Amino acid sequence: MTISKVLRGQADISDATKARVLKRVKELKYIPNISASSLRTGQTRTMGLILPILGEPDLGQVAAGIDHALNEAGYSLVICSSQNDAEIEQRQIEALISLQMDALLIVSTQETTAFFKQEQRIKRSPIIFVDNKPSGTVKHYVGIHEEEVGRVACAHLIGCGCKRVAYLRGPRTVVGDLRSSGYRQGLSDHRLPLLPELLVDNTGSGEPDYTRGYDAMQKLLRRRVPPEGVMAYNDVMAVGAMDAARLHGVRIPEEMCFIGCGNDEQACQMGMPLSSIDIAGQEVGHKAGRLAIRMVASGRKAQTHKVLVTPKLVKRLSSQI
Amino acid sequence: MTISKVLRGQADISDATKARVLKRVKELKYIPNISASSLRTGQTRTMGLILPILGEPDLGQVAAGIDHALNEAGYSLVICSSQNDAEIEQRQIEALISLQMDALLIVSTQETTAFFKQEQRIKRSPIIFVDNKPSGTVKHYVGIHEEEVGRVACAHLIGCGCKRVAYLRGPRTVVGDLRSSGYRQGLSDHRLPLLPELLVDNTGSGEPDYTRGYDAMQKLLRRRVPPEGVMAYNDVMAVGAMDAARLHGVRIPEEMCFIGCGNDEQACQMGMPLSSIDIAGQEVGHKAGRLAIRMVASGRKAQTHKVLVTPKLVKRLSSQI
DNA sequence: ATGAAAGCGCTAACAT
DNA sequence: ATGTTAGCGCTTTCAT
Repeated sequence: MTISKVLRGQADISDATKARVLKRVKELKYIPNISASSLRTGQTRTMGLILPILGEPDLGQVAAGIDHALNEAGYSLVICSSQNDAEIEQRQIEALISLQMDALLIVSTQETTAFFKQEQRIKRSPIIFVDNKPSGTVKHYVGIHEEEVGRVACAHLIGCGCKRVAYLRGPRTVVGDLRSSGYRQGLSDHRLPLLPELLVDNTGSGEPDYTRGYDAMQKLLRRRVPPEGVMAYNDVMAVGAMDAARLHGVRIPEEMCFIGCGNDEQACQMGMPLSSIDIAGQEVGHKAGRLAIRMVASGRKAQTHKVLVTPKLVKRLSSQI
Repeated sequence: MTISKVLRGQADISDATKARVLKRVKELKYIPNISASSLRTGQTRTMGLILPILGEPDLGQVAAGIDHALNEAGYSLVICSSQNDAEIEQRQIEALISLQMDALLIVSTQETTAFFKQEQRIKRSPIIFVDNKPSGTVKHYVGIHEEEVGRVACAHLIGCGCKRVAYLRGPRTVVGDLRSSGYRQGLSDHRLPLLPELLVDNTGSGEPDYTRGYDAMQKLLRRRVPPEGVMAYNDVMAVGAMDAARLHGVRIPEEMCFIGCGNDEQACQMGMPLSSIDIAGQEVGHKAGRLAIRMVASGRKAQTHKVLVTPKLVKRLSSQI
């Protein structure tokens, strides 16, 4: 059909017919059938993203970043959820391949990559891991520099004059370990000793939430010499810690500085404005999207790509010097 | 092909060949091409959901509910975002139709339905509005009974013995107005007068956040007779209000009861466990998903469907009698 | 500048 | 119980 050519903007059509076609297309509210098109071209100009959970603000940022990057290049994004379940993740991968997505982006819930080794070959669709790298070798990965997260937070508190910096650790995951190791680096960068009593590990307590931060802080306050700076795995824990400190009569930030992580809009504005490390979800997503596009454009000839985004310090009242 | 029949579970295949085919399918990691299939059958067994924003916990619940309902019936769900923009919403609708989704579910950002009037006819794909009904006539809608939200919260506080119940109003949207009107109903149900001074309207202040709740509460505390119960548009506002009250020396719940709305896990566990109205996002989503399935199964012969889900009261310490 | 023919992967209907 | 034929809506190639 001539119509197909017009719609794809081929040159060899007279302006007259072009206008005539477009007019009729509008009238009929014609919407092309991508399925049919993909059957011929092998392209849908749509990519799929799998998230471990929906409604998580951080992941929402990542998704938004990917979306922007794709839209800029004329691609669309569709999202689905693995519900934090490896088996469902697997099913979703197949569903998206089945829908002929040009590329897959995954915030994986898997711990190892064994599973994917075989998967990658399934189709020429590139798979890009985002935000959460399963331990093991992975072809394409874009995420945050998690160690840097801990290092920057620690350096900031030290810069605020804190000699004794405490860390309220998060869960025993890859991310948790990296941030914790960044904390240690931050200390040694400034030739400060790592005091075991200041590294509060709340294992077993489950989620890194308000209560966990609160309890951890109480533990710290019982020491003979309290810390001068406190950093937490995430913002909610930091808020819990601040509340515990304030109830204990500690003045913030004069006597004690705090910094969280995640730059959660809500948590950072609860009474005491909380300094935080911005995880730059948007940027991670955008870079991942760009990579995916390059991948399909180059016919996958690119080898291996790893991108680490640098986190950003956001200063607020809780650590004002 | 015989293979096609095996994969679709047709009966007229011997167990021997069936097994042989399935084995080879596994080996080759064959994944069927839904695009091609849909071209023939007109079905993808996939539905599309458009959300105004990604990473919003409430909407995540709704999406999860839809997902469950669809999976139960062997359908898949893909999600995309309208970024709260009517034009993008329009583009996403077309993108999803283009992908041959069997039905569309939309948490719309539109205020009126004029826009959709034409749209509905575009294809036989049913469109179901979820959670947020644009004012005007809409064919299929599933959402929460927003007036009931306000009524139940109000009734609960009155049940706690509060004679003077204050309401910290939300934004001037359809939802905000309905909840507020529910508050009024709750009062009149119990033959209590509506005291204008207890209905705190914080127009202009922007988002219904912590600060807004805090400020609104301070306003209330300056009155000669303070309220005995306080309900807020959402949980964060309630938390802000509780903090303001506590800083003012008010004991919760002995002297003043509080209830929020949304049953936000995080906000409800910040120090003082906050009673809340659960918006039942999961259930709304599930019902919407069920409706969508019925829609496509019945070949759209169903006329008009409106479902209102009843919100649920969650009692916590902030309103313990 | 326009259109006719063929085929992408699949399945409904019909042989065998 | 298995295989054959035709066609879904589109695009690529090749006439005209």
